[in-house]
Amino acid sequence: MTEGDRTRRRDAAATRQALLAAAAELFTARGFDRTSVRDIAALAEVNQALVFRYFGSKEELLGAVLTAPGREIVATTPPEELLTRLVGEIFAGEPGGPGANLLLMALSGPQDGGAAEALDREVAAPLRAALRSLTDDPSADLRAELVCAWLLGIALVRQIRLDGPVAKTDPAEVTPVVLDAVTRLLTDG
Amino acid sequence: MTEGDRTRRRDAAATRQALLAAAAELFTARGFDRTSVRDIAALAEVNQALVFRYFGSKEELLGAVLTAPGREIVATTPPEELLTRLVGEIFAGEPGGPGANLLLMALSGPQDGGAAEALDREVAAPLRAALRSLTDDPSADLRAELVCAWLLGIALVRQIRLDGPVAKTDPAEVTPVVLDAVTRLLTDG
DNA sequence: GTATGGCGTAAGCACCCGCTGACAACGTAC
DNA sequence: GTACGTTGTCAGCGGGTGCTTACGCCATAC
Repeated sequence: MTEGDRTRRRDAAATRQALLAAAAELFTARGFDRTSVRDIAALAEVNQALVFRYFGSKEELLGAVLTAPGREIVATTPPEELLTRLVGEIFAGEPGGPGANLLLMALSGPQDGGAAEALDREVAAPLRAALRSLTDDPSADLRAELVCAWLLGIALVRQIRLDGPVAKTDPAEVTPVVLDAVTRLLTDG
Repeated sequence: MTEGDRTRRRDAAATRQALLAAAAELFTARGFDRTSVRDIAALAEVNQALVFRYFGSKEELLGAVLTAPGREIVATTPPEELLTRLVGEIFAGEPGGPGANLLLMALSGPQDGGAAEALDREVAAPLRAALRSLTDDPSADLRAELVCAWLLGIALVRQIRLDGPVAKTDPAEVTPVVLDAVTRLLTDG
C-alpha cells in the first residue's frame, strides 16, 4: 500500500531472509510436517512460489534453517567452551520461541532428507568430539553421547513442558546443576 | 486363501489388535504425520475403514498406542523401582524397533490432540512424582524433570543414532553409568 | 430355511499438499 | 526510450490425506 512497502519489495535477499525466519519459527513451533509452505509464505508475507525459487524445495529450506545457527555456534566457540556455551544457549531463549531448540525440527522432519544427518554432522559431531577430549575415560564415546542425549532431552522438555521447572526455573540456577552433573559424568572413571 | 485365514477373519478383537500393532510399528519408525491410515491398514492386512470403526480417528488410534504399554509399566512397578525399571526398559528393546521408544510418537504427533498430554499424565508425571520422593533437595522438582529429560533424550538418541555408542554398547554397561549419575544428581544438595 | 446383526469391502468425497509454468511489474543498462 | 534480466503474482496440476457412506457377506439364533 505505502511507498515504504514498495521500495522494500523486490529485494531478493530480504525475502530470502524473511522466509528463513518464518520457516524457523513455524518449524520450531509445529514441526516440519505440520508446517505447510503456504503457512511459511503467509507469515513471511511473501508469495509461496518464491520458496521454491529461492530454496528449491521444502526440504532444502529445512536444511538451510537447520544448519545455519548451530554451525555458527560451533564455528565461533573453542572446543573447551563449547559445552558451557551450548548449555547457555539452550537456556537463553524463550522456552516457547525459537532459539537453540531447532533440534525438534530434525526429529519431526524427514529422516531420509539428510536434514537430521546434516545437523548431526555440523553440530552434534563436533560437540561429541569436544566432549570426548575432556575425559580420558575408556568409555569416553559413550559418555559424550550420553551428554548429548541429555542436552537434546533438556532442549525438548523445555520446548514441550512450558510450565515445568526446566522451562521456568532461572537459568542461572539450572545451568550449574547441569554442568556439574555433566562434568562428573565425564570425569568419573 | 486357506481355511485357517477364513476362520481367523471376521474377528473384531484380532483386527483391533493387528491395527494397534501395525500402528505402533509405523508410528515408532516414521512418526505420526509420516504414517498414513492406509499404510497402517495395509501392514495389518485390514481394510482402512476399520481404523475409523474401531478407533474413531487416527489421533485416537495414536492415543491408544501411546498410553497402553507405558501405563502398564507405571501401574505394575512400585515407585522406588520405577527409575531402574524404566532405564532397563529403555535399553531392553532393539534400538531400531519398537519398545520403550514410543516417546518419539508423542513428539512428532499432534500437539493439540492430547496424545502428548496423555503420555505425560499417564507415564511421565508418575515418574516425576516417584523421583521427587527420592530426594529432599529443595529443587527436587527441577532435578526430577531433568532426569526425565535425560531419559527422553537417551531413548531418542538410541532411536536416531543407531550406530552410536548409546545404541550399541552393552546395556549392562550403560545402565549403571546412567543410574549412578542420576542418583548423584538427585541426592546432591 | 430364514431373519438379524456384527464384520469386512469398495468407492469416493472434500480437502490440502508440494510444486510448476506462464505471465506481469519493476529496475537497470545502454 | 527501449530492451533485458530479475523479482513477484497467479492459477492450477497431480496426487495423497483423513474420513464417510452404502453395500455385500458371513455366522449365528430361531
